[in-house]
Amino acid sequence: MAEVNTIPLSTQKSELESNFPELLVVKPKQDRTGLPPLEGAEQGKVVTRFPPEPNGYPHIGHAKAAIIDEEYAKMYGGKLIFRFDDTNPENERLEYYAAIKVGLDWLGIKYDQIKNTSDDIELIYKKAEEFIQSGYAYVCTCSKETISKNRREMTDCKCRAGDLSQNTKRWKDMFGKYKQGDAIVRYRGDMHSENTVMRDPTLLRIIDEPHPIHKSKYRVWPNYDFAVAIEDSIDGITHAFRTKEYELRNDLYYEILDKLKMRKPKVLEFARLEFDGMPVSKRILKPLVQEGKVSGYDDPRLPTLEAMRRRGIVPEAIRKFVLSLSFTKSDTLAPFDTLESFNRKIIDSTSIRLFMVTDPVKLIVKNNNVEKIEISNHPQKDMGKRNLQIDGSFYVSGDDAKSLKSGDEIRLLELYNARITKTGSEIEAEITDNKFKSEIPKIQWVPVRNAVKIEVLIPKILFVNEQFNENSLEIKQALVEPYYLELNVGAEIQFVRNGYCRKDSANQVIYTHK
RNA sequence: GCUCCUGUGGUGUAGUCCGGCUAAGCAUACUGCCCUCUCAAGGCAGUGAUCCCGGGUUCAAAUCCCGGCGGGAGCACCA
Repeated sequence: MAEVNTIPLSTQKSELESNFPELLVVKPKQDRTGLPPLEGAEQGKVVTRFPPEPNGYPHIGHAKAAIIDEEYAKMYGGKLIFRFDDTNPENERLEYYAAIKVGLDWLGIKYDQIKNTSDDIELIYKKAEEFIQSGYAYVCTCSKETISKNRREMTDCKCRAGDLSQNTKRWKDMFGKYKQGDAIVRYRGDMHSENTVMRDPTLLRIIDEPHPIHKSKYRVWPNYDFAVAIEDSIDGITHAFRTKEYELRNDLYYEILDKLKMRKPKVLEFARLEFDGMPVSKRILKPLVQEGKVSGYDDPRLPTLEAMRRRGIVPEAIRKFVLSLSFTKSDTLAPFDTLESFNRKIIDSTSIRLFMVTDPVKLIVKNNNVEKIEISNHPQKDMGKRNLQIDGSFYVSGDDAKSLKSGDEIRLLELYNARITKTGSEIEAEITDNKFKSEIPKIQWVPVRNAVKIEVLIPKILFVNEQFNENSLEIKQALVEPYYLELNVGAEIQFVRNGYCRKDSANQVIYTHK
């Protein structure tokens, strides 16, 4: 070997080429774009699913899941099933079904089928009966506390030893005699398993709360593990993606399907997506909404889809962003920066340019000789022009005003150059010429006569070190050109030298990003 | 505590399964220049990683093995 290494590389190569050409074939290791290939995926046969519980408003986490589900289906020419996992009436509401669907449509996710797990309850009952009949499950009437204690201590309870007739009778009683909390169906797993999930987990339980769709038709409801496994299998799912915290439940998932002799999808996990200082959990968000610390679930500081839409984040940016995070299990606290960057590149070409002034200071041009000016709405794209009436009185931003000294020459953007003759609370200036000079400061302005007053909502980070940031929403007063009034709500605007904003209402914009 | 997962520049990732083609690619952030009647977008260049640490295997390790350490998750009649 050492001897081989003394031979020049080129010689080694030619030796190999003549003797063992197959060794030189380079393995396919080229850079990929998008998601990594799926194990065991066949072109045209992949079926994925997006299974949210309708228990809240959709957020960036839903977006990640849905986009991954859709992208993989697309990548393999397969299908995407949009399924509401609505098996806990206590948490679910009709408005959430709608909100999630609206969010998904906004994201541009195309699914081939939409369904509710709750529509398959009868079928799930059949599977449960099959389980009970074959002894893979039993009905347990122990208290919550006892069950929890037994699971921790790995000890069986007396219900576990119950025979078929007892279980059959108890199963019947779950639909009538028993009260909520009295009895549950448990999987006969392994009370000594190292995986706590396998220590006889719950499969079905009684919930009397009426279901948003089925009202009081059912009161025995499958829990997540049982419902998902069965649904995925019968829906023909080939690849089921879920977030990492479900990983321990894989054993259960596969075992349920194994015992039921049902087809097994491949389950894969990905990291949860959350932004730093922008929690998605209902536990944290709900009190904020209730206490009025945020204006609602569409408050622009929130990572909900509705909030991001209002703020001016576009779906394409979210998709690019999610894809840039790839499919990994490593914990990510995502960089909002990157999302903003993707967004900026997309909306730049569709954002109308307007002038906005904050902390206004008057600037009077003594020898104004312009009455009207026409300005392009976009530097490159043809987005029309707007007219501005000029009378020599302008507002400029306080920041700009502060830096001006007598004798300075400035350019009022798109208008003319002027020399400052007086500073202070009201600035005075005189026109010098109208040649474009790259070296003088260029500042934006608004005519005093018909300036429009608006509010700019500037969302900041919601939580700093787990603490609610009381200054997370800055509201700035600003003056803009009258043309603003002609724009539709929802319009993306780039206020020159200020940043991108989305028109939220007649007199309010939300600051999207720089 | 137990079990599982995870660890590549400031940040997010590619490469890790099948060790050499790249002493690490891309994006973002930052800096500078060009372009531009914007501090945007676009173009170019640059800063920045001994691939968590320590051993081992090998001619060769981010990639394989062993041992540490850090981070996260689960341990519900929620999903």
